Amino acid sequence: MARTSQTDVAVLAVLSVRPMTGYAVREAIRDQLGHFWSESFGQIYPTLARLHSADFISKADDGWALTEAGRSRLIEMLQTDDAPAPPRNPVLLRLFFGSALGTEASRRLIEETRARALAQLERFATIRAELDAEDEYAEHQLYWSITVSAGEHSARATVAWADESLAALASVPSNHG
Amino acid sequence: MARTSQTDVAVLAVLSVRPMTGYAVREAIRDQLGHFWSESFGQIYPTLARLHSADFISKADDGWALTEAGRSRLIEMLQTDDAPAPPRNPVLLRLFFGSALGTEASRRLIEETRARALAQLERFATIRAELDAEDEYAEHQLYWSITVSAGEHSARATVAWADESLAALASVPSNHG
DNA sequence: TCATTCATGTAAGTGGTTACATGATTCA
DNA sequence: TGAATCATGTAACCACTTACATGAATGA
Repeated sequence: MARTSQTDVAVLAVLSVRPMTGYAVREAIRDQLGHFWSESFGQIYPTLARLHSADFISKADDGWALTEAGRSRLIEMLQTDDAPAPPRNPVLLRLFFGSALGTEASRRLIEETRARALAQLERFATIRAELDAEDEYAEHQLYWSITVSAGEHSARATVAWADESLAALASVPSNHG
Repeated sequence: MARTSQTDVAVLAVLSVRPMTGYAVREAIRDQLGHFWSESFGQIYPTLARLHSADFISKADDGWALTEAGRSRLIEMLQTDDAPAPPRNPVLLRLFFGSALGTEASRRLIEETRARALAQLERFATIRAELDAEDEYAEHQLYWSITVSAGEHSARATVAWADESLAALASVPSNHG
């Protein structure tokens, strides 16, 4: 019931794969969850301390390990889908006011967005290659692949949108340019 | 240079279309920018007060109006694209740990996401219809259409991803179900 | 006259970021 | 021996949300 911090979910979840230090938790979040999640540095240690005092994790030789209570708690939190975050897309905010921003700047903004999406697609290709080579975490592979696929679909949609929008913008006279 | 609050951008931007009260600013953000932006209620009035004391807006008969300084400030802020927000997608966070969450719950999560995307597509169809009927804000129409298009591409990508992922999930045995 | 909408605000709290600070270990 | 990486933490701050509070105007 209680609105739980998403940080708790992320930290418990990475510890559910294997025990590790706070430093390694940070790296796992950045390297494995990086394309759909982030935690700021200064948040991980306080969270670990809190989870420890609540007996959801305990100290082991190789860092922090989930306790039984921690595993139950994690599953409970995974099943609780909190309300979707209110949208905040600064690129669209700017484009909505494109007539104030100017044609040229708008066009540039779309092209930057397109370039970012293409860069993401390259990253996803790398991740996919690593994923296919992996076999230590077989039970996870399908789900990991599903999250990568979400990123790919999203990035491809962004590229298609950008191309369409640039074509539409090309047909109007430039201002503020 | 100074990292400017995105709330300032949003508020100044809606006031750039026409002067209005704080209450109307709130409604404009909810109704016109709602599919890519949100501001919480308790933030609009303090922001207006601050913008006023900085002489970016002034009181007019019909509410708050941009000053000349305010219009310059807006354009300056529109041109400053701040770093993209770190991603935080709670659905993907949960799916990444799908083997802990369970097959059935994962499937449900994807179906809910798919349903939300379909609902969004319907909303976009309505918005498009209104947009085509509109002719008071001709200069804005192209840009408004571009933001709706972004939403449409994104929602369609979500549906396609969901269908693919549900098909992939259908072929694995159920657990925790 | 009573409910609803319009309108403006405040206070407390949360979640999160950034910057700072410290020290051990590894390895070139 | 000196740089980079591993490792753990704190303090100050910021943006934003939620809940609360008030009152005027509108319209059934």
